[in-house]
Amino acid sequence: MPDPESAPASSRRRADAERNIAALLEAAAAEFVRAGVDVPVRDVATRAGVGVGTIYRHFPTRADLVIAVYRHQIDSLAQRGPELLRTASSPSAALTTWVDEFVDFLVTKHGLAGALRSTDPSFDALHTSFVSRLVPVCGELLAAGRGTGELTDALGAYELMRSVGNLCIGAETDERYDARAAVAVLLAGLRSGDH
Amino acid sequence: MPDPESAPASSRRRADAERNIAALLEAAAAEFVRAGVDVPVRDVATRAGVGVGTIYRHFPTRADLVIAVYRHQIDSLAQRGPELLRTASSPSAALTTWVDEFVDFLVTKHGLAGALRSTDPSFDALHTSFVSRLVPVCGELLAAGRGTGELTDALGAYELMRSVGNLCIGAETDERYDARAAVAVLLAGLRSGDH
DNA sequence: AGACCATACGGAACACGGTTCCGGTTAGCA
DNA sequence: TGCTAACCGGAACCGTGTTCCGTATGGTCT
Repeated sequence: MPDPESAPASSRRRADAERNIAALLEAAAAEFVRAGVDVPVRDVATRAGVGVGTIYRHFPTRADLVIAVYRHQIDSLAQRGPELLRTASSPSAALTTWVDEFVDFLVTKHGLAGALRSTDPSFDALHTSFVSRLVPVCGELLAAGRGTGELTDALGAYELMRSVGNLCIGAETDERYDARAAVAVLLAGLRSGDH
Repeated sequence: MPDPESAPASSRRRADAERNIAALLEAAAAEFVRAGVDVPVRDVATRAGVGVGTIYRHFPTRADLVIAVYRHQIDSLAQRGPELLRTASSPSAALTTWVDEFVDFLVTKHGLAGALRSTDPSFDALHTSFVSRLVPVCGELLAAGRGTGELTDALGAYELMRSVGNLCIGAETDERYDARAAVAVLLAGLRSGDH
């Protein structure tokens, strides 16, 4: 994996490659909004004004492209965790706010939640990227909540993240379904000692 | 839609068509467990010993085939609802048992839950079929539970079914994730007045 | 400046699965 | 037995992911 977005490594990369990577990230972001993360590779290539081969060189799998496009948002979400733990009125409130922000992120990206759950092996990278970045943060919030007795240990951090991600699938295309409400109930279940 | 499974209409159908439909249902059921509901159409046709054209004539969309294969199980699940309401110790207990049985059904069918959430328009039929059959039953259980004050109205019947279905996506391929546990927490959230 | 080459580019070509279409076949009936 | 509507099979077509390779070029060294 070429890790095409980190600037430091750019010293070893040709200027035209640098330009193309930037153009691809911009084009991909736009196409993701327009047609979802499942948009045909050719469409992204066309918008960026490059050939399909160029995409595959820099982003061997579609997941690499998705990760690169959203890495900044994932990073800032990861940073929000500890921050909320300090500022919120309780660990449980911090978790609620943090999860809400994650839900907002997912439901505004067409098909992102679904892609996270794709059985297509090429999406494993996407999955593990999100997981490795966010699960530890979620774990801290959960642990804090358990420490104060607010939260049960019915779900681990990984399971909670997966549950929330799953609940967001298809939320943007079904007006009868409110992912936020479902997630709220899930968190209520985590708060009640009842099982 | 030809409704190819109901015996009554068979009087208007040729015997060879009847045989092929039976062979297709059997082949599809076998292929679904072998390779999931996303198995290539050609594979089902090959196992049934028919051409692909024959599949498309009787089952215009993949969803029609999936519905036909699982209709019996959906029907018996729908019947279980009122039954449980009579025999269980409380409406809330009835809902829990019923939902658990639904979860069992979904997680043992490779990819079925995912197919239910596919954005592919050809799966709309699958979705509406499940919904029209099971949502009313779920609604009865929910209403009964609200009547006794056990359950909140944070989620409607449709939303609950969707949430449960979503939580089951990918459960069979990820040993770190327990869909049953997640669903249990969701139901706990429905029981607690807390939101 | 000129030349060299590793790097990068573009898009044709291939793979694969869904879907359509139509010439041939056959069940059911008179 | 012969007729016809219903049905069959699979070739062909299309869209999309993925690979491959001949060509172009940025960077560097002389």
